[in-house]
Amino acid sequence: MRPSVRWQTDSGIGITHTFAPLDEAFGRPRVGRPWCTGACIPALETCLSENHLIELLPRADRKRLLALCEPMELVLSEVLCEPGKPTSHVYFPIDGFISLISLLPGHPGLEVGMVGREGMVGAQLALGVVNSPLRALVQGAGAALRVNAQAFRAELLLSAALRNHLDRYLYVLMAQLATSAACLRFHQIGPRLARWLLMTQDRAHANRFHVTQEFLAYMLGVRRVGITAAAKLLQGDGLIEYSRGEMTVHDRSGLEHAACPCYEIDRQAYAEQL
Amino acid sequence: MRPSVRWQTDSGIGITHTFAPLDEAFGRPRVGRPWCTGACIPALETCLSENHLIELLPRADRKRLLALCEPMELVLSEVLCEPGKPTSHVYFPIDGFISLISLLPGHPGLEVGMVGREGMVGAQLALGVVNSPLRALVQGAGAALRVNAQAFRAELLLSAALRNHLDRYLYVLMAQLATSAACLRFHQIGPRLARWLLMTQDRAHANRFHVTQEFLAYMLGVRRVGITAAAKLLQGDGLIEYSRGEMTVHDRSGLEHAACPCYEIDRQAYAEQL
DNA sequence: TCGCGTCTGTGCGATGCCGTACGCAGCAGT
DNA sequence: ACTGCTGCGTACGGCATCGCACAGACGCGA
Repeated sequence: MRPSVRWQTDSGIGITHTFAPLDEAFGRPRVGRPWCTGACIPALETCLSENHLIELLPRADRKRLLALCEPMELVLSEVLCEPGKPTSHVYFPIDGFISLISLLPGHPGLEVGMVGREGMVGAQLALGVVNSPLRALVQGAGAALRVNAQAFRAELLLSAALRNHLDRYLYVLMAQLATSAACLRFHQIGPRLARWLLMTQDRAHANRFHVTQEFLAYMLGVRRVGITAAAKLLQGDGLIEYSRGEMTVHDRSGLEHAACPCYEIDRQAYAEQL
Repeated sequence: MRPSVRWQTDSGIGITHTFAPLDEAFGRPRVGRPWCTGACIPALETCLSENHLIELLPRADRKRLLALCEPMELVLSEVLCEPGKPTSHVYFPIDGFISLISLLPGHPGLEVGMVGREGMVGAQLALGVVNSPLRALVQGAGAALRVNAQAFRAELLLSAALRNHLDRYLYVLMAQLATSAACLRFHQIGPRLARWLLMTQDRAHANRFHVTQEFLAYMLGVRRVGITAAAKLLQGDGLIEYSRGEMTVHDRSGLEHAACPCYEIDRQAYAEQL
């Protein structure tokens, strides 16, 4: 039985300075954002593997798509696309990963989805829409493949398998968005933080990554001090350890108990479709 | 300049009995839900018109699709599909309209989207997915067309235009989900209520419809008393009037000022794509 | 006409989070 | 060593909402 972190109130705990500096032009963070560190050495092995969506393609289609692909490095905190603006490229992460952020005028951003090796950025091209619905922010540096949007659209016409998988992936994304909405409404900071850490660990392929409390607050749409309080509980239970932006996951299954069910819901939706 | 309803705190205002009766099996409401009333007499005229997605189709495709369509009445509070369960039919509302509800175990539902004459229920079939991601709950009784899911999939193969429009509609839905998530996080009850009323009025084609505070609370994921407080402010400013479930919108542009920007954002996303 | 169910309004204490302000510790550059 | 920046912890008052309990008002059927 897990120690079961209890997310009691933090009334009167109070915390430190505002996270206002984050939202220059509504919340593009300038400071510490997560990236894959030392423990990421499995990168050697993972670099050989590919993006899952690509791996699913039949040999011929895959070859054709790979021919269009341009290997690249996702740079930490790079913005791959902005809502409302046309996408010039689509991205298939391999090591890196990306946050999908919903923006409302007058508010900092809010993460509503995450894309790692299991998915891609720019899938809306399969719907015939060039504009991105969300901001895509690189959250974990690492390798990726990118394809020119035009070329990708052409390839979509050729490959039924590609269309098929992208469609299913889009469905998973939609489910993720719907879940996120309810999660935001009903779940508290602690479980949401645990969920976020799990999702990140999955996509970073490492149990150690770089992320500051400030950035976490931005992603979850809460104050930094809220993160401080929640993270301390997790650390107190030995589930994680962190210091100056270095986050280590010690007890994954413990985290899974502390996380809200949305983590499992997302995983299952993905497993069912892809 | 609008009177600009101010959404001040309701601390200490307090309100009535819990909305617990709602969530038998996680919140399927048993009581008063909106429906189109007297003022809905334009129904005569609107019944002749069709669902927008169907209207957009070229003549031949439209004819073929209409041949598959079965006219029906959406019955108030009927559940058209449940998350995770395969859809037997897709629905094109004409007069009626439908709420899309995200469900999490242990919580009442939460509305994340609305479907009226401008859209359809079951669009995920265009993604090759039979399971519904969300609960679809009839919120406004009225005419609709429905198509057997199998037949609809077959038709999808025949009609590129249908696929095209459905794809774009799916994109709009995704954008709506993303917006809803951030809206839930950042906006308060009052503006969200105003937004909801506008969205409902749009889809009911009447400025008078039936909706209880209890149901509103369920949709917005808040307490009934929160609705009471917010609605009183709107009524105090003469924007709406209500009594025992009869809601009348008096000042639409006033409501638009009181609503959060998400209403406009949704409209624009739709206008851009369809 | 009476009763009962539904819908709306009010009171009150609790709580989870917000906004702000401050202190301190590690680390880097000069 | 001094300075400055970043990351983290703490404190305090405020506020939007929660959960529960209760009361009045309307309407419908017996």
